[in-house]
Amino acid sequence: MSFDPKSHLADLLRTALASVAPGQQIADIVIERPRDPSHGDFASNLAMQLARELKANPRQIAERLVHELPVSGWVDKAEVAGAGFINFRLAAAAKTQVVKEVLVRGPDYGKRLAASPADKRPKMQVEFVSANPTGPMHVGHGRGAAFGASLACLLTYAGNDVCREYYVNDAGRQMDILAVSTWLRYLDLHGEKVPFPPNCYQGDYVKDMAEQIRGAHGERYVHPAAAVLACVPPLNGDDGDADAHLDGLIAAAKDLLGEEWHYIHQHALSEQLADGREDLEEYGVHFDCWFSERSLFDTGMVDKAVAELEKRGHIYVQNGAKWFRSTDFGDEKDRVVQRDNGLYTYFASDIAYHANKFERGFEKVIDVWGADHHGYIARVKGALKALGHDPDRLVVVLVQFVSLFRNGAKASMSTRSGEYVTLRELRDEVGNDACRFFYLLRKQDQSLDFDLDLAKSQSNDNPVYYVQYAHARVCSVLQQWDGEVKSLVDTNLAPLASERELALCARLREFPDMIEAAARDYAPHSLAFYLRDLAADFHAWYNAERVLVDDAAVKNARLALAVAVRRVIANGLHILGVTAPEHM
RNA sequence: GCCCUCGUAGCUCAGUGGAUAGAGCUCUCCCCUCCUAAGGGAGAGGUCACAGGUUCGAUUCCUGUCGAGGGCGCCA
Repeated sequence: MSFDPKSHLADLLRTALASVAPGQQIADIVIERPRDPSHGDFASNLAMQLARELKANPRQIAERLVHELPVSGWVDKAEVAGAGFINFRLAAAAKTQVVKEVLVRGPDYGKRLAASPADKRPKMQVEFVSANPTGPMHVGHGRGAAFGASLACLLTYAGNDVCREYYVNDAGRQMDILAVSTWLRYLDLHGEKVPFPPNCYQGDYVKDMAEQIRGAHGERYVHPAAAVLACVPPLNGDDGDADAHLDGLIAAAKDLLGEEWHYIHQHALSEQLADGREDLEEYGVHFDCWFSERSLFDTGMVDKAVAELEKRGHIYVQNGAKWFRSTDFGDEKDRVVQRDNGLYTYFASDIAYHANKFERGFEKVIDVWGADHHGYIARVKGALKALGHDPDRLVVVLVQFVSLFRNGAKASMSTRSGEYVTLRELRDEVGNDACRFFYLLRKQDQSLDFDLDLAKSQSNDNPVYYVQYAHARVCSVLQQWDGEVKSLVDTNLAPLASERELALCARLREFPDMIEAAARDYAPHSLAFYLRDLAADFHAWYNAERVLVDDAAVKNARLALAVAVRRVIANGLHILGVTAPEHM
């Protein structure tokens, strides 16, 4: 029962081509939807594509193709127009048929159908958010989360087997800084006054963790302030000293606490990780896998990756450090993988991590990174190539920054100081739905100005409500109709004949193509814009024509169309992680 | 300096190797005795930054210029 106008028209043209120019090869017959409705429902530029090879006027080729076109019940008319376009007008039944298809497939409408049972779904991975577990998620993570979650869902609809992964940076210096920050706050609670360095984590959540530890373990981890500061370089003005001071504090903490350091470290880690995870869950963002950076070290994968690079001759030693010759792979300078003190850099574990992703059998790996990481793409891809992997199987998508605007003014944010708006605060203020939708109202590679006042407003200016309202309106009509929705599948759709009704059908027909294109381009924002357009078509129709009319045939056909619109809006909002309310 | 992204209506932004480049906001006018007016209709608003090139055809692809923003650690 499924009817795909594009492939049908392409088949007709292919047959015609075989008569007009026997043996002529054409890679792909393009059928597109013209912008201008007066150009028909679908159009092909086939004649123009062939003009050069056939050495003929495109219009003449088009005339011959139209002449040889097989008769089809779905097509009312095919005509030559413009520079050589072939414009097709479909029979009304071909246009309205989509309503039935939507009703039959329901939640699966828009999902790619497997061409055959053997058609296998490519395994893909989308890694996103991956925020350091050193404090609450902020609004930047919120954008990455909204983007990544919707992208993963889109890719699933487009027929891929998608794994959502969060890379937990639980091994680096930042975690040590968080642990020592917590410990210093804890000491403070016990009257041991060690000045709290400016490059430690300032947020109140650190004090909260210190309180928890005191509550659970009393004075167990207390050491005198004098002992802590004994071997620590003093803190002066400039940055070099500040880092040395902090490193000294971390060393002192590890030394004084011994094995107990791991307790503080682990406590801070699991608290922040759990907090972030809960935040994301509430936000409707779920992960299939939480991958620990530390596990790469514990299982020897980092050693192995570096040894493999060494074996392949891509490592050299300089000033006591091991360098990866990434300039051989297009990077602008070589990069250190192991410092002279024997510690691996973040880059080293990243190499191991990405090698591991490919070893897990993903055909395509998508990394969603903050735009400030763009300098890392060349070196990571370079390392993959050096290890014998195909770097094109890694796709890095950069997500730009977010600025919050309130009353027309930019809300200031600075990271380390703890003066930033958290994702949780944003969600509390504007709600999850507006959050998710607003983040996707802009292409991901553009910086985003998030208008808090607009996101909060319950007015027709707010695009979230505009789309959700279309869904709620259909629900409201159905409630008043009080019939059996399932029965509408077999409705005769012939009464759907007005311009607005046919335009709405055409919009519903677009949905699967739009999903496919959005998945291909990693562009979930296209879906947000599509839904706005669909809602606009629906509202225009709804305003112009009543659904619940006396004529039963007309009423049922319109109900079927309304239900199909509701279905597509629901499917689309689902992919965006936005609810589809029945009442507003 | 090098690299990335961007330049489209007054504002915020979509879009495409194709025909007369779109939406929202703003402004003007209009539409509920009627399924939620959280809606709809009409109008106004453009040298797609500029210059070359590729092409049957460029706002779209390539190069350059100008302008805006961001990134460039043995940090993570």
